[in-house]
Amino acid sequence: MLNEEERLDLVFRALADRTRRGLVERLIRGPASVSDLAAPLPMSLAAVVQHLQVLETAGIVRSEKVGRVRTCAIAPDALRAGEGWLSARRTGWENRLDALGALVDSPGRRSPGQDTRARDTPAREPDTVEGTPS
Amino acid sequence: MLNEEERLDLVFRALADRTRRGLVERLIRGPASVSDLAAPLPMSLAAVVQHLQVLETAGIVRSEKVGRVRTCAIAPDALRAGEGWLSARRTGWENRLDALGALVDSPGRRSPGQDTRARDTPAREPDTVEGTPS
DNA sequence: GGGAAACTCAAGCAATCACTTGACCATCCG
DNA sequence: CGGATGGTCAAGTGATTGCTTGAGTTTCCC
Repeated sequence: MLNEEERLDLVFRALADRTRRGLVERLIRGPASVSDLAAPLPMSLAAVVQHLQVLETAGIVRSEKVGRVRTCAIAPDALRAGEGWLSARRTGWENRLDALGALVDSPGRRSPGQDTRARDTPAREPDTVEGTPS
Repeated sequence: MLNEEERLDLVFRALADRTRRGLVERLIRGPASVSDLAAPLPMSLAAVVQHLQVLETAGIVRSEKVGRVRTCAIAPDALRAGEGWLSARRTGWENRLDALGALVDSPGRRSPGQDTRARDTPAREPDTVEGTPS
């Protein structure tokens, strides 16, 4: 089986390619055969099949062969996994910034020595790289 | 500069590696020097620097050198870009399914002969592939 | 000044990637 | 049947990745 980290490896790796993102966008609109997916692309059918295998291994696409036609469709759980990872990190970062902002906005009556930060970790923090988001 | 597709290439590729995702998770908790980031990792400092360069090129991390220390921090815009792409595709897929479900739930007076089972059969769906066949 | 800390740079190497081509197999249809 | 359609498989190729080592460079501190 594959644990969560391996799954994220596969999902992000699969999406790190324009052709594969294009296949996903096409499949969002509905299922399609391999040939249909390959038709507008400037590469061989075999190459498209390989891209589809990457997407299928990542769990982003599932496919089923009926007769001689393989029909592919989106399986959105893997996309949700990637989205969830990103969302959690972004909110984690925002929460940390909020906490920092609260410290600055309401200093309360703190000791004038301003040592609200960690005591035994190397105290390098907000002042250096916390500029305006570019 | 870099267009949106190139940016997504870089963001997803940067996140498609466990070590780099680990660096992101560490930096979510606050800025850190290169040496601090490298200390718990089972690889050389130079390797960690290379990972950080990948993250910085993707816009996920920014860094600033002060004295001999380079301090790294999260720059969350790139994470938001990746999250936005995933979110848009997932909702696109869900909307399409909803539309399909509405068709099934309120059949109205469909033309006879074609039943709702058409959704499950490999019969391809509303649109065919667009784009200019070469 | 001198040594250590914290990178920085370049070269090299094995593995993986994104393709290609060519041969092959299965299915449909006239 | 026989040919076209749709796909599969394997091998090969050039580029990129993830890492190493070793040799600098800059800054800090005694």
